[in-house]
Amino acid sequence: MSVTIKDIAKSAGVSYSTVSKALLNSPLVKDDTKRKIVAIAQELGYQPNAAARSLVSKKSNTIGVVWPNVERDVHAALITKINKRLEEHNYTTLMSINNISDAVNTFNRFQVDAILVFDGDGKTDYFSSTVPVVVYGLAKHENPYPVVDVNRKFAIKNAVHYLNRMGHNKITYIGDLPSDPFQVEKVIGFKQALHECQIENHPNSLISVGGMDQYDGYMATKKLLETEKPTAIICGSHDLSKGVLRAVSENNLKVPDDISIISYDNLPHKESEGGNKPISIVGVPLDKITDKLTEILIDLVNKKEVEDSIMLSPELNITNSCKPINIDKKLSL
Amino acid sequence: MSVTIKDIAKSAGVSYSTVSKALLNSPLVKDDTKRKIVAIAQELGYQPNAAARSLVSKKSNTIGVVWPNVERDVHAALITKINKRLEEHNYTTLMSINNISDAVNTFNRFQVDAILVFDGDGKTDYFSSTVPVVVYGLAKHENPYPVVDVNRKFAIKNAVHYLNRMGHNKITYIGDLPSDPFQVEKVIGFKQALHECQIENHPNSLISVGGMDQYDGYMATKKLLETEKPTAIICGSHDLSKGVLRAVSENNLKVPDDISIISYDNLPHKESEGGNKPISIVGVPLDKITDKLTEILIDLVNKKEVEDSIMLSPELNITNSCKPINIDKKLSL
DNA sequence: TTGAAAGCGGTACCAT
DNA sequence: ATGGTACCGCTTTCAA
Repeated sequence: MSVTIKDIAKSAGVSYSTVSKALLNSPLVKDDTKRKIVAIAQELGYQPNAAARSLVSKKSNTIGVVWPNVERDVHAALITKINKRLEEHNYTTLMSINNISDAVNTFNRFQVDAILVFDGDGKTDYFSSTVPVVVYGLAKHENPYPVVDVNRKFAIKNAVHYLNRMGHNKITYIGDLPSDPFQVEKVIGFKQALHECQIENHPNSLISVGGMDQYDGYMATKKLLETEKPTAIICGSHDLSKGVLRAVSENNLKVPDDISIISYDNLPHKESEGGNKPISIVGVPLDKITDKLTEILIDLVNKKEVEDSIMLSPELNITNSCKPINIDKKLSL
Repeated sequence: MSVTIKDIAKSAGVSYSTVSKALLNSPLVKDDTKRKIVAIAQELGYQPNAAARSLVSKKSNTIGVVWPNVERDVHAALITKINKRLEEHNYTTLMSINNISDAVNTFNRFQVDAILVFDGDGKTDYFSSTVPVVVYGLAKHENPYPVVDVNRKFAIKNAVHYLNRMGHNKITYIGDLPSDPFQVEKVIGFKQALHECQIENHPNSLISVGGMDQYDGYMATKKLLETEKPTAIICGSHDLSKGVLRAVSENNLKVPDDISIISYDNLPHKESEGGNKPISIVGVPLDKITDKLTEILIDLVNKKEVEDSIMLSPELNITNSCKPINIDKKLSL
């Protein structure tokens, strides 16, 4: 059995309520005694029993994160950051990869202070929780918990409008078309924007990839460039864009002189990756997402009111991967 | 506040100890009473308080999994499986992505019944736990906890010997050379096997990749085939091999007629991926790993003795991606 | 078959 | 400044 405050009390020759106070650094205990007690606790390898503590204090200082599909690593970076932010607020993060409803039940039993649910596919079943919950996922939810979402449609629209203002009117979107609702949003945004900009469709307006890997972006672009070269490409994701860049360079095209590229992304591209310069991206920066989520979790714990549904707006982060269309060239088309 | 057994007791008109027994399906309670109590519990949405329960029973029926680097998804499939297996044994899995020592402390406070540590980089710091621990990682550890490891060196050796018996003596290993200890093991195995088989080095015996993605395998193989074609390739990982296959097919080489391929892997390749037939693999099957880990965790919970260090042996899973070298061709070399 | 009561390891209040 | 004690929600004797 592990060490309890009573063991410490015995060893220190004080009552166990004094030990409790000392360990909580209460001003009601003489510094001298405090030091002695802390030393003994250290030596004995004392770890406060979370069960006992949360039983009486009705607080566990723990946040539960539900992440039903670990294999989809889109959320890994998010979770890592949130974990760090919560740590700064003295909260411990516990994760579950069970289905949402089981995971939420587990966290309820463990009396976590709040729960963050990653809704991977936008098709969350109904679940109920006595502990406050926030969902990161699709905003259109029937469930009664606040949702944080990211405006993917608007992001892609932004990209198109930006390119259009620079004179581009032959733009290709490379992404996963018939996939989950998240990808669908991007495609819708693309189509709407084309319409708004009165850009005509060309045969390669939309290129569908087989998967979301770098590799898929590479193959799709290779094929695209065999037939027809757009003046600009918008990529549906970070990974895809890496492959796109590679294929473009293999075709001896220079970015941005021969072709402009914008990628949907939440993480800035690192200089090192693929030896390429960073490329222009549009999306909600990761920090914006994690900060919002952390803020809401803390608010929930403190029983503050939080908004029902929050749609985070994307930012357009332009580097040197886009260029106005040359007027002469444009006229000659 | 959430529902407690006292609420149920009041509503059912019985003592709360009866409720406790009823909910645990004790034979000491009349079936009639039991049914009534269970019904009321249901209706009230009762969730047993894990803190209170584990405080008295000194069991939480929970296993803690420490996974310090979520961003490296090598372990995702493992964790998903283990989670499922433990569920079958009525254990709940809780994960932490903190550093090992903090995570272990958290789980100690929460009184989990056992802890599984994924040692991502083979450089685990010292940590101590009052709760039993098993580590999945490098076998050569100074820490006092049982370790499960996978014999990567032997796996690659197996592959080389197998190919050699089929007449191959110009074999290329494509993998990450100066990387973590796990990759190093494979390279060592390769070199030792070459020596044992008295195969001479050729300039492209070892090809180093920049990363461990499909893409890296593709690029490395492309470059390799520009210069010199081995009769067989051994790939260091699942992802790499996907790229290797692609590059090989682009060079109009047929597997296994023109070139033999074996990949290190724990998961069999799916037929669908890349439209290729499954390729021969060598490694410890995923199920073997998860079964062992689950078994040890359950043993630890039940205070059975477990071995200090377990090295799982790889299996060679041959499909149609390897072929004996044509004798004529071999003689003509 | 049911109820009463002790106690798990802490916190927090009241008394000393 | 320290000690005594009630109590958090539950399991588990023991008595009725």
